[in-house]
Amino acid sequence: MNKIDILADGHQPLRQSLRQISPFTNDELQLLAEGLIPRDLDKRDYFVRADQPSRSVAYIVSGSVRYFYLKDGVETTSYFCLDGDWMGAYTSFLRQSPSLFYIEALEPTQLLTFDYAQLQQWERNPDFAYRINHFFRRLAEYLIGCYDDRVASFVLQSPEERYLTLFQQRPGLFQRIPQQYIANYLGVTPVSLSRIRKRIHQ
Amino acid sequence: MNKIDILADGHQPLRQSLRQISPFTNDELQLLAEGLIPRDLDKRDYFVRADQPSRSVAYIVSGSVRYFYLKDGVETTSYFCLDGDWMGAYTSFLRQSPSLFYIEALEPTQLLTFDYAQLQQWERNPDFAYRINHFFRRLAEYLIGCYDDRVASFVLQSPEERYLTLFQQRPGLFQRIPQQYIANYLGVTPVSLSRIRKRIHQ
DNA sequence: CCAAATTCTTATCTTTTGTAAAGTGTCCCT
DNA sequence: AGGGACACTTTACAAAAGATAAGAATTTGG
Repeated sequence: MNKIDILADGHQPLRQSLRQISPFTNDELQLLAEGLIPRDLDKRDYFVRADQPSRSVAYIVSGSVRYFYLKDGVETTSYFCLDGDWMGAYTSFLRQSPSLFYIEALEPTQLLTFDYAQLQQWERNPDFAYRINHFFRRLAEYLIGCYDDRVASFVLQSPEERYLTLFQQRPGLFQRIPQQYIANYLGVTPVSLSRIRKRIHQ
Repeated sequence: MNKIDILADGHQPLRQSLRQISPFTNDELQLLAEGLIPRDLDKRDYFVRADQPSRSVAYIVSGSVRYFYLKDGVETTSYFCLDGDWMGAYTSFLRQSPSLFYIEALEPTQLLTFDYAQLQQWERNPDFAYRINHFFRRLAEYLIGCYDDRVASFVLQSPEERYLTLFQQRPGLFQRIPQQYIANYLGVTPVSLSRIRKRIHQ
């Protein structure tokens, strides 16, 4: 297993991401890095499978993934993560309970991961437990802000408004992610999204 | 200001709620209780106002509230909390940033509240900081599970399916909360919810 | 107990969405 | 160059939902 030198230049975005969430010291970052395992996914590889507990959480160094549910033989995409994001089936991971969805690589993807046993080990380290608690508290609180926006968009906006908002906030998505998946994400069918786009970009 | 004896019988549901989230000792519970302030809301009183930072978080001893957005002069309800729930404009409270929505009592409501200064005081207490961090971590993680379900219902289900799910999981809501608010919560108009109900309960 | 206010239902009309199927375009591979 | 997989668009039709308004039903407050 390769050791990660998290303080090296190549990991500046990761360091920044971590410190944006909680004020890690250099020593703490190094401790964290010793538990990170690099992992590569080919396009279409699964990172998490439905009905199985999620074993690890990952930072996306490069690439992208989609979250999707499988119901009555139909895949329905609910979320995306891109490089620089932390991804995981959070609830499944924390409870070590079966995941309700899959996470699949949309392209070749490089990850830095840590698993549940590693998390427990960090939590048992008295010099590190406080920081880890704080980190996961902040991470969860950040995610709540994201979910707040997402739920509000469903309650408050029409599909057309949701599309416009997404298009303004993350125009790059449309160059990178198949439109059928974006349609699912917005809560409409691909056909409907195509009509919305025609209506707007006329 | 009345002191709360959190270990008294009347607060058993609160104790249970707290301990379900994090393993508080009796001493920790007492410390927490000393920061709790009782507050009563009349029907239609606001607990949080949009555009203002949320000053406190509350445990609902009795009563109920709705969360709603005000957009173009129209109120749109996005959530409810009932007795036994913890309520608050979480993101606004934690960042002390303007809330995006209102929280309004649907009936006369009794609360136990604590404010942001109190939270900071708890965090500065070295004997209590760890527990508080853990409590808020678990609370945030619990909320993420709730949001997960809610987002999945929008992406995965039709309005009719959302109604059926809610009706099965919380049939009591319909005896307690105006139907127009439930319609907003489900992401449809009140008229549409009325039609869905007619279609189903024929 | 009645009048006012609120809430729910119903009806009509318009717009949007879902479904299914066919058509277009692109990219990749041998 | 040609086949095949995939993604996106288009079309046509049926079902559902939104807007609006008007009328029951219920609650609320004096």
